[in-house]
Amino acid sequence: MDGREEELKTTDRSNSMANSAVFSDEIPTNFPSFSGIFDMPSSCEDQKGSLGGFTDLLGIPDYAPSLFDFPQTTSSLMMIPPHHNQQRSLPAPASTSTVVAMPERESATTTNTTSEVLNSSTAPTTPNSSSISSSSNEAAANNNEGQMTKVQEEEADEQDPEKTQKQLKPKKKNQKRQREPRFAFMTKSEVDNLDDGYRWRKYGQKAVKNSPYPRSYYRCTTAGCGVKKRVERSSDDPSTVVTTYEGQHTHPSPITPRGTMGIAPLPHQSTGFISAAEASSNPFGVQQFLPHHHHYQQQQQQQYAYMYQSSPSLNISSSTYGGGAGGGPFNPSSFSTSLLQERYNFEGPPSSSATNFLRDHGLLQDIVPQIRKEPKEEDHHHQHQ
DNA sequence: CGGCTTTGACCAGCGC
DNA sequence: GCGCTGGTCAAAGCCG
Repeated sequence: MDGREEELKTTDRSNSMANSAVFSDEIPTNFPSFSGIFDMPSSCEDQKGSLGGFTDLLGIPDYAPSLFDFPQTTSSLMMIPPHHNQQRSLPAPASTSTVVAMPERESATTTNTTSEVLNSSTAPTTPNSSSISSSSNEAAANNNEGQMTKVQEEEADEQDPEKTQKQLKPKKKNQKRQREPRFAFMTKSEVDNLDDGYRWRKYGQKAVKNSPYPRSYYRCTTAGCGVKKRVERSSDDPSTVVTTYEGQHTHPSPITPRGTMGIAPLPHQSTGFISAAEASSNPFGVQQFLPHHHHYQQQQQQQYAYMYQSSPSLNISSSTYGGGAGGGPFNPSSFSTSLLQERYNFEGPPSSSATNFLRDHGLLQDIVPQIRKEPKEEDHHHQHQ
């Protein structure tokens, strides 16, 4: 799929702000910028790649990795519409960070996973929630119960011993391989493999078409946990690393100390909308990220784009960063979470904020009509500047 | 020695 | 049907 890369670019460009803006210059170097891309479950089947393949992301695991503790970070989360629409991408206000979620269709190999996710109200959700981002996750889980579908693990299953070759594995042939929900986001970082609190084993690396940077494939080393993640550097913006998680962790983060979450459950969880922080901390909670699921479901075809403007004043304490995963006072998980939380200032109903924001910037309207509709509160208070 | 990375090969899905 | 590409496997090598 060639298109992917292109789309990605397109997207970014569409708005002058897009990529670059989002991540860049405006943000202090030390401040890593972070953006997320969510694959919306769903019906994006038609759509094909968007972000270089990342767009397939979506997913919501129970134990979300606590996102990266980047040495620098900032972030923005935005949900972006898949495919073409991306062109209209959201304007990123200059100093804003954005998180983008895009529903995307699964990659070639995949098949309908996405749709399942979407539709499914049946989805089994997460088995448990735990420590790490517990609060968020749980909440998320609750919200979604029913919505998220846990895609079964593709692997497992029978193998064909027959394959002559050594390797061929059992990827099931008949049924298209189903993928777990994926969740991806971009991080401005010099480090490709960000520490998210989990242990990963690299099992492959492939050259990315139209990009000088390779894509690395990692799998969670915890026994029984089939979570995978792909990491690649954006060709457009080499300083940006795109990380895609697939699947749900069935265990808490090994390096995350007890409830790392310094943050309390977000209020809006009940709304079904998750904050950027949540999203980030719980990538697999993507669904929750969607505003009003019902809307989402109804308009699967629609694209969503949400942008949050971070408060200017926010500074992620770089100090926080210093630490490193594991040990010190600094807990990556909490860090990232809190960071995001702050950054986005999700105080009010996020959904509304997002909406407003969008409105103000007028982009999403086309893209996400439903969002605009929200009659709800006008929390304009959310920061636009 | 165990765990992880590297790397070439192979499979599956998709577009032409 | 062919070629391309993404994704995965697993042997070999590296490292602590």
